[in-house]
Amino acid sequence: MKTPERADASPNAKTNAKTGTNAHARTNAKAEAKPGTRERIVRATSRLLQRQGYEGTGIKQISREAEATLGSVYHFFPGGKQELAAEAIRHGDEEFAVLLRAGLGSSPDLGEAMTSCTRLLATELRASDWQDGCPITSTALETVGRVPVIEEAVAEAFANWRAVVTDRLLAAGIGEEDARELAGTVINTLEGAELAAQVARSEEPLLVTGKHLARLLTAYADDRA
Amino acid sequence: MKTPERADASPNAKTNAKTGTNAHARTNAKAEAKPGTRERIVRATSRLLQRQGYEGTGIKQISREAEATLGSVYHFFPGGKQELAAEAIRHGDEEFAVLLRAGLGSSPDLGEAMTSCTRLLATELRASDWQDGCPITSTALETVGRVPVIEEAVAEAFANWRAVVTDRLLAAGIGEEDARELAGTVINTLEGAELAAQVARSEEPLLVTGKHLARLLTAYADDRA
DNA sequence: ACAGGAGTAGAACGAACGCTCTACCCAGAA
DNA sequence: TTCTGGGTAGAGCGTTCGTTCTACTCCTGT
Repeated sequence: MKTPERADASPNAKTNAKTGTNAHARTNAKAEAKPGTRERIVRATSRLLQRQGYEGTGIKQISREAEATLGSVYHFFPGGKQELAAEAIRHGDEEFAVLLRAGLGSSPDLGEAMTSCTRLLATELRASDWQDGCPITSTALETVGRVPVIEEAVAEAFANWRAVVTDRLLAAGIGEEDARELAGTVINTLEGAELAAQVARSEEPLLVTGKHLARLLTAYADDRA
Repeated sequence: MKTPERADASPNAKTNAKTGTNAHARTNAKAEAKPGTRERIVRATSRLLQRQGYEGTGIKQISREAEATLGSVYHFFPGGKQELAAEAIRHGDEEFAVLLRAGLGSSPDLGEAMTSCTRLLATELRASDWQDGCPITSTALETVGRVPVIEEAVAEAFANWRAVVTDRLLAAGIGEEDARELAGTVINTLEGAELAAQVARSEEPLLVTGKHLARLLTAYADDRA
């Protein structure tokens, strides 16, 4: 009912590899029309997993939200819910990495970069009425030790984020091993602070934690100097 | 089938308020026989929520695991799944608080107390094959902003844990406001580190994070001295 | 003109969901 | 004895779950 598609018309762009399935994925840059079906499905899944977790999100809800049909979902993701979730995790991975890079790159001073990173997270979280925390935590926790495809995507995301932070710490002159260890702690702490902020419906946990992280990092940076 | 109960016999102990429902709760200290039905249900729910989250856990699975019948579950928790989950969260709250107190009280030196706390968490996590992380995180994330009864229990748990840490920091001579703020960060960080350890199936994130927390705390403690 | 593949559409499957309901058991009060 | 009511027992309600399946509409290549 309602024939929702059919009006975008840009039938080219065959240069798409990257994801396993045979996606057309319409790299449609003109007039910023509705993205291709596959892309819409992934985005909707990512947002729903972020807000309701893996078990709390149904395929039918996804297809409704993405304005795609069930047939399309299984066409693009024959591996079903698990494959779809794994792909959505990869989407959220990159999304969060962008945020992280933006925050950490905002100042040459390491401490300031850290606090403005938490400020950025806090602002986004508030803007979503405390709904959109880390895009993968909930799914990660629900599936740990039980859905290998998803676990793998989650582990990759964490490694990716740690790498982003590590780079910033190395640039600040922190030694390699310290930088790697600290990067892990930074990610873990941000994760925990975001959860706390959601529960408390307040920016405070994120901001306070940012302050403490800044102090910790500068302590290590000063050791070097 | 199997008539699982019927052999404990201690039909008194009416002095039970605390929880809303009309619990008998059999304060059964002799022979440590199987706990009362209500207690078994709460414990099973707590463990299942910890491992599979809220949406991933069914009432029937709970009643099976608790060796109770569906009738018993709804007898003790007429509020259904939500009430049951809230009670299970309170159970996990106290469970985790005990762990926290044990770790933090294990040494007069603040830094050592902190690291032995993460060591304790790491050991327990490994012992459960990386399954039993924080008993409430998963449920908290899935229900945030959508199930007020549970949100409330979660918020109480967090406040409870923060209070435990705050006490320890005050005892170490840290000023009141710093202590309160740091306690929040400590809890957040432990939360994040436990998640990371589960995902990585390794004690390392917890231990490294413990080291960093110890350094942060002693830095604040030394400021005072 | 027409074959064929990509993608859309949604009915239908068996299983599981949360929850309601009635029936029953049995210890203590009368 | 009979009565009462807390607790046990599980069939069954309507709904939704993830998935499968067939039918259909386009577009493109020949």
